[in-house]
Amino acid sequence: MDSFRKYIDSRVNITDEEFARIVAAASIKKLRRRQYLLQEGEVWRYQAFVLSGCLRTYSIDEKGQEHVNGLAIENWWPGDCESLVTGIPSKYNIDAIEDSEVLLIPKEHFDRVCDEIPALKDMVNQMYRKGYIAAQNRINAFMSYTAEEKYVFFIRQYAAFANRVPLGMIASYLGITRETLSRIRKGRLKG
Amino acid sequence: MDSFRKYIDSRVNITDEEFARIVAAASIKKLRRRQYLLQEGEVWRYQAFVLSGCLRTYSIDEKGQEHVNGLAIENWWPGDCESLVTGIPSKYNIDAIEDSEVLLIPKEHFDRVCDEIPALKDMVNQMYRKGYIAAQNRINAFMSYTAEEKYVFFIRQYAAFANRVPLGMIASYLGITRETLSRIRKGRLKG
DNA sequence: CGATTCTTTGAAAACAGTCAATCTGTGTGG
DNA sequence: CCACACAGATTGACTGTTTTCAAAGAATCG
Repeated sequence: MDSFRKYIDSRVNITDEEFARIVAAASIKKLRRRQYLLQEGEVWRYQAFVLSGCLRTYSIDEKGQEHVNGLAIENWWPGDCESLVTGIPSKYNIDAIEDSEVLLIPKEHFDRVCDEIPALKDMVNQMYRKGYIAAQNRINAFMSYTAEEKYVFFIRQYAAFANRVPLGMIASYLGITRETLSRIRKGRLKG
Repeated sequence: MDSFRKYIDSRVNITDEEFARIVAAASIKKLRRRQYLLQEGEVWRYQAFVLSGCLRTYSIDEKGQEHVNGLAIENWWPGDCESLVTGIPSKYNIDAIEDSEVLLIPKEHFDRVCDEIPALKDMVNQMYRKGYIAAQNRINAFMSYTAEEKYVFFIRQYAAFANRVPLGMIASYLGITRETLSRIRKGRLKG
């Protein structure tokens, strides 16, 4: 919970009273490794904040293949924005890569306090804007980079993930196979 | 200008007075085909709305290759969110595919009226959220789909662009070469 | 028209994927 | 404490989709 307060304080100014109101309806969910936070077909109804641990968001395509859409460690907000906003069932799964603790704030409550605390709303909107920009940059990577360049780019940007997330999941996140990433790491891709 | 009013009205309720305030500092920029709205290295300082025409956002990578990052027709908001928010020089170029008319509202003015008119702010934030979701879906397409599937997906979602945007630019938007897209259209990719 | 822009076609090459087998490390239960 | 099971990583050989290169063919604009 402390880390959540710190996270907010580093972005906007709120009072103790306001913080109490924000987390009034929150719960802390402890997840074992491999345990689901969200499964495909469910509607996602929370604002979620990672207190500790590491999670992954993935989807399964028509060919049965898994694709890692996102990764989240401490101070990240996992979830399915599309399902949250529109109320449609999620096409994603979220599960824990490590034992994790996630703060869950129900959507209705969160929306209410956002209306009451403008600073919080601003923070959230800033968050989405950043997410949008990050997504654009990821699209750029898909368009411009070779497998190796994508990996280098990833390591530079998300060094914190490199040692916590299995190679296969990083590969999937980058849109390449684990074999290819393994070869990249060993420098045996060309020649 | 009418289409801008209609666009807003279809999303939120504002008064005539408020609308007047929103567009008080706005200007209409007419662009000839191939003319730039933004060039790499410039800082993007507007909220822009397409009144008529068709624009494309593209970037040039280290290898000198062009990549179409976005397309915009009537009722779309072209621009570089990252440059707008952070103030860093843009890595994108935006130019007109057809003669176009774009409504330009300077950032400072727009931010001010957003603070004055909560409904407008909500609309903008909703916009970014949708952009974020769309970006995620585009990433999914890059991860899961073959060249042909990406094209089918594009046509289904953005039929309005298909006849206005040259094949080469659609191909680039999809992350494939124009030759490949040409072959897909002719059904000569496999066999 | 003539020129530029855009699209199509063919052949060869390459990057990355697939398949299949092996290897490594770690945690669990007997 | 060992052995087995399981998740994850590596390796090699082969395949295939897509790219690249090069050239020619439509189409559009002034």
